[in-house]
Amino acid sequence: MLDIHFIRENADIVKAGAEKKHINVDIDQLLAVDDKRKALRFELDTKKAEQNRRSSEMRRAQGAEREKLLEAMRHLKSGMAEIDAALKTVMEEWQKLMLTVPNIPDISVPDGDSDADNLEVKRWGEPTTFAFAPKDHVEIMTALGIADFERGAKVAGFRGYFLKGDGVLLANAVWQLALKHFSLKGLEPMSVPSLVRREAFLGTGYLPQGEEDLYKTQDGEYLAGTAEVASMAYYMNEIIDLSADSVRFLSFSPCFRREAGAHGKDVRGLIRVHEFFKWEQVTLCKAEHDESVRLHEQLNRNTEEFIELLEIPYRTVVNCGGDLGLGQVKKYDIELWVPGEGTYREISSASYFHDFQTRRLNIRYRDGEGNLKFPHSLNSTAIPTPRILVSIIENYQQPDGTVTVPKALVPYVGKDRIEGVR
RNA sequence: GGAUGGUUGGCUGAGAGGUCUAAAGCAGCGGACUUGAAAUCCGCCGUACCGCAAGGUACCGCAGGUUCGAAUCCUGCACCAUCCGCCA
Repeated sequence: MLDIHFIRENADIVKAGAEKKHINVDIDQLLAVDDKRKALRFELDTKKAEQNRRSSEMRRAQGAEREKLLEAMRHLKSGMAEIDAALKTVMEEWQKLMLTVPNIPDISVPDGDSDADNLEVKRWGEPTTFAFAPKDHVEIMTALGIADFERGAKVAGFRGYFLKGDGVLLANAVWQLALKHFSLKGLEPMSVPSLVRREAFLGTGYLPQGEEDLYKTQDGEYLAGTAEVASMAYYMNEIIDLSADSVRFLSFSPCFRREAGAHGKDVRGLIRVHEFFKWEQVTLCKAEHDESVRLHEQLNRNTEEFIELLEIPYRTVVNCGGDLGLGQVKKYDIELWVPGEGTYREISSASYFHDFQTRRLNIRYRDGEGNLKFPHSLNSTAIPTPRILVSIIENYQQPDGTVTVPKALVPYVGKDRIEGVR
């Protein structure tokens, strides 16, 4: 959510930002509604002031004087009820509109419609070459008996999967290496709920838009698609202390995604599944743009370093305007080389939001002068499983169908080669 | 699923229809005293909105209601705590 004062004073910037994100929003209508809100508010405040004044006179009034005052108060009250009702209607519309106003993308964000227009800013390593025809991860893992997609579909439905044997070892090894790597970067590990109340989704900007992407329970909670939701809501409605340092969480949770509208996409394998696990970096810092930018680079770099530990070729892109969410100011995606498809596939997203989320969540801190402010928030994928297995398996496959374990994972897997149960 | 109690400012906590402009304490800020600190004493100290200002309005979990007037009474809901039942 943006500050209404900011929107009023910078309507052109807000409009241009929405346009860059290809998001439809009627700022002029919002401003018209806000004018009405202010007028009604003032009218009501004036009447209430009168009511308060007369009410205190009432205490001392006696007899006929009292009757006269009572009569006047009744008149006043009937007028107030109408204004009150009008204000309520206007406020509902106002709130609805305010929730749809997107945050303004940074000037360094390129123009574009979709992920096809994202701009490559870095490339690490060369696409893996093979002296044989490489297979995709579905084929390799199935042959090795470390994943079962057929029974996954039988039991869990479309996009269901089982990991087995060394597939589980590998996933577990990634978690452990991630815990170590990101903890050393100064993040505090946290295990967070996935079953989360609606407020937290509104606060992080996943609702009210995006309802169809979420699973919902019969009790009204939603299943979170990322640990960001619970981690950000951790300090909801609180005043936090940022005087010494920023808040940095390394959050682990199961993640659930309906993938509504993605039915034709990535129908095979572990790229796009309904449930998976993820380590996520979540940060709250002082409301300073430079600090947001510095931490954004840092969070993204943490993940790049992790991928470098696994020695998998990757590239980093800066997302174009059309590929940014409602609250994001700027976003980097890290994409890993996937030999089976001969392309780079997204593994990570690092975004910053300024105070867009903390306003919605009502998280504040006191600055050096003791004033309350909304902090800035950022988040970035640390590493998701099992999607990371796709790139490990395909890049490390051997001609005989086995898979070499990346050096950094060997201590956690307990062996340097996965031979399966053939 | 059932029962009871609770939700007040950064924290603890009073408050039972008009003086609540929310007591008091703690924490915080400023000052006095002190070589400095501690202790002590004095003063200040919630948030948001409207307004150039003076000032005004709202907020005591949330939403309604009663009343001329609600932190206070009534209704519904949410959340927290404890107990019972059920399950693990």
